[in-house]
Amino acid sequence: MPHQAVNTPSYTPANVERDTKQRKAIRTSIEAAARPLSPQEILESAQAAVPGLGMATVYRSIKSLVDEGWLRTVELPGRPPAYEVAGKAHHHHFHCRVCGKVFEVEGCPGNLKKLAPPGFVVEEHEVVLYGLCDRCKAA
Amino acid sequence: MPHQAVNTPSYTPANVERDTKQRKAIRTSIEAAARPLSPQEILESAQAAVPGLGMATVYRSIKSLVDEGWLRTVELPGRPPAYEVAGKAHHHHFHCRVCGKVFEVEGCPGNLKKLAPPGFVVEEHEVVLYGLCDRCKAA
DNA sequence: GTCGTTGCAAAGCGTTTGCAGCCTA
DNA sequence: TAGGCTGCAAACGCTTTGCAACGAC
Repeated sequence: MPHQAVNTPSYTPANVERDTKQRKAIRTSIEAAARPLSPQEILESAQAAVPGLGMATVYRSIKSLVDEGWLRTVELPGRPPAYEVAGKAHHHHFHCRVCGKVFEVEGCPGNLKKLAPPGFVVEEHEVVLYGLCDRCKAA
Repeated sequence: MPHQAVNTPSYTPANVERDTKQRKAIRTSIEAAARPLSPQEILESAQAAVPGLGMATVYRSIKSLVDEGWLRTVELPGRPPAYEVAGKAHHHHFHCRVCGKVFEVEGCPGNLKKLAPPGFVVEEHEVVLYGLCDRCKAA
């Protein structure tokens, strides 16, 4: 079967994002975190690399990174949304009621589709655990 | 742990709180609904009985009813909080991505405590299903 | 009559947007 | 150099709070 080996496809998306120092700092901060970060946490972390960074830029970068599919929104009940790198294995979250931080938990209870009433179609689900993280439990 | 039966919870007026027509209308609206209501929905529903009712009163009433334990906050990801009468049997929620309404679902997957990392203490959990409700599926 | 409650409006808060200048590609 | 990107500040939508009048007890 023939393939395109000769000329590289000139596939150039209309809106390519520019790789500015602000966005690099934002991506680096999110990658470095072991847990989903809030916009405020992203701002503070990225300001270590780019002191003048403004919150508006953080929100705009988050939005474009989510649109690109690089970033995933983690909407947690009662808290502002947090963000984590997309493409991870299916997992859920643990929300510490003391320090407020969000942690990832592996696994999934399964059998969730059976809970829905007849006629309802389940497409996605979210499971959130609340309690004390190991650090707050010790304190 | 045993929980209260599902039938109508009785409202026990707190000693310090007055039972005004506004609060009666708000309680009645919440009791009449078959699903959790947002503050805006509560306002609109209660205004049928008390036309001059203001949003500030709705928020203040919600807060005191929650503090009393009569009302339960249902915090759903990506939406403003909704409220339902407390004391119902343990249940979870289904969020229709088309009409945006929230429905109650019976049952619980169980085994959730096992998902948490070692050293973490699970006190509560929430399960939210997303998809199409029966009405939106038909349409 | 007391004093908690109400409605209005202003203040908070987190998020979004308009704009002029900056800077990457 | 062009046009996307940034920082500032104002705009927004939702929730909370200050205040004087109201009304349940």
